[in-house]
Amino acid sequence: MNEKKKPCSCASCDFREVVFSYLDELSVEELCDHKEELFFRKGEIINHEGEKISNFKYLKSGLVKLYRRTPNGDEQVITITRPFEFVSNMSIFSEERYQYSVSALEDSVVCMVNLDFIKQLFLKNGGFAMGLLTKISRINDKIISQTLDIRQKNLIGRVAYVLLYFTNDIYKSRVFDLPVSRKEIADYIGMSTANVIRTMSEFKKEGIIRVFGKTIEVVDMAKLEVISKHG
Amino acid sequence: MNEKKKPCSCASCDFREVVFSYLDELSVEELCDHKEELFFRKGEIINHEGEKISNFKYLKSGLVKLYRRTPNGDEQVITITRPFEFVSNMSIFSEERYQYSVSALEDSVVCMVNLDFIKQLFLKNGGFAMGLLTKISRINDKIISQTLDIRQKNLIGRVAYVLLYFTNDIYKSRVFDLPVSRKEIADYIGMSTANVIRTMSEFKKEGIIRVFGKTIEVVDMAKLEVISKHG
DNA sequence: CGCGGCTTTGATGTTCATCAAGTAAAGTGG
DNA sequence: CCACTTTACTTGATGAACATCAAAGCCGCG
Repeated sequence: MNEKKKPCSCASCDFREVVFSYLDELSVEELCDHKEELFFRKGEIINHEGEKISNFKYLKSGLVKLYRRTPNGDEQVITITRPFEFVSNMSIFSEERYQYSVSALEDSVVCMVNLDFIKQLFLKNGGFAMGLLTKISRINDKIISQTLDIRQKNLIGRVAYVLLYFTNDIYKSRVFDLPVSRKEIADYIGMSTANVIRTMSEFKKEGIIRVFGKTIEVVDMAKLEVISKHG
Repeated sequence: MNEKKKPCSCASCDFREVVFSYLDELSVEELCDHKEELFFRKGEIINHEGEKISNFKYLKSGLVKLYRRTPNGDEQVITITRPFEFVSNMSIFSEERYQYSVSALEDSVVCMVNLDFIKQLFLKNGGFAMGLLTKISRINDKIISQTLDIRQKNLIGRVAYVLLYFTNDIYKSRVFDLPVSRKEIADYIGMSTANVIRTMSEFKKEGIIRVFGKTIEVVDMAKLEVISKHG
């Protein structure tokens, strides 16, 4: 399962820049005592819908998906995201329990800080509070606008959008290993698995992408962008 | 256009309970000096996509819709909401400009407080900051989960959902005047106008609702709930 | 009282989901 | 390490759900 790591070096953590920049050395020391770093293997669940929220969690390395399950049992993928976007972002301040599940799409390291401690900090340190609010707002904005973007597209536009998302935002490379199954893409863009596969096959036939197992190469970026925009 | 009101009685404003409960009398006095109360007639735009954000706005009375325009020019309605949910909520802390437009669906009163003043308060007063963050998180959560709920339904399920939303959340009454056009409902649930109308006609024929012009009466609540859940 | 926008309904066509059947790939246990 | 099982992927055929188009009625407003 999950292994606990020992050394405590929050002072030099990359994440400090992101939301903890307002903390002085003392607070950072304290932070160290309240944090725990966990490793999650690809596929493992980081937190589960309905579970009680007791930690402020953020992704240090890896890749995760945020999702929920509908009453009928199928999955809705809300977003797929890289480090320094929070993991337990959505509801930590507004809800007692997680509204959504988070699982690791790649091996991931998650840092967890006791939520009460974060709340204390928040109350004491206005700069920290402002930084955190800004970050949370930005993440929420991104999720909402992404959802709206997807909604306005048709099948092939959505598939193109996802491929571009991986290329530009997640991997910053035209060649990458797909971290998700075709079904997960389908659950992300709200289309059927069969049609996602069909569309990708089309793209392959037309020479827009190349596929070697899990590895994808985007050949014709421009065309993919046109399809994403205009279907 | 908009008329400015004079008296300054933030101390007794309903909204004080919602996010300003942590403020002492002095801060509330100060708040008064930085606020402005504006009246918007049904149909008027409260803020526009792309406009610079300089105020923290919240709805005191009325009803508004949050929406954006796609590159092709059609509208996407993000949510329809009642007082005490912020108006300019989404991006005030994360963006310089509005990502979305807000317009009045009914005559509305909006209170506007200089954003810099709010930010000062936020930095100084931890309790206020926490309250605000909690509120913003909750609003964002609601938008996201609402969007996911809608996405998993089919045409008739979505229409049923909207009718129930007006009945239970907006008007708390089985009889109400529809504040939106059929087209706006369509833009809200992501279906075509013609099919929204067709579906409502079906509901009428089946005796689930009654329609007198803009006035809607939900007759068979139970059936509407079943349709909303199972299509 | 006539014009333009919203609504309504039917007819038609497109898009997409579903079903089915087969293949490849990836675990799993002996 | 191989046989076995399961899960993911693939493709075609079919039908359902939904968009679009068009024509007509209604309503509010100048």
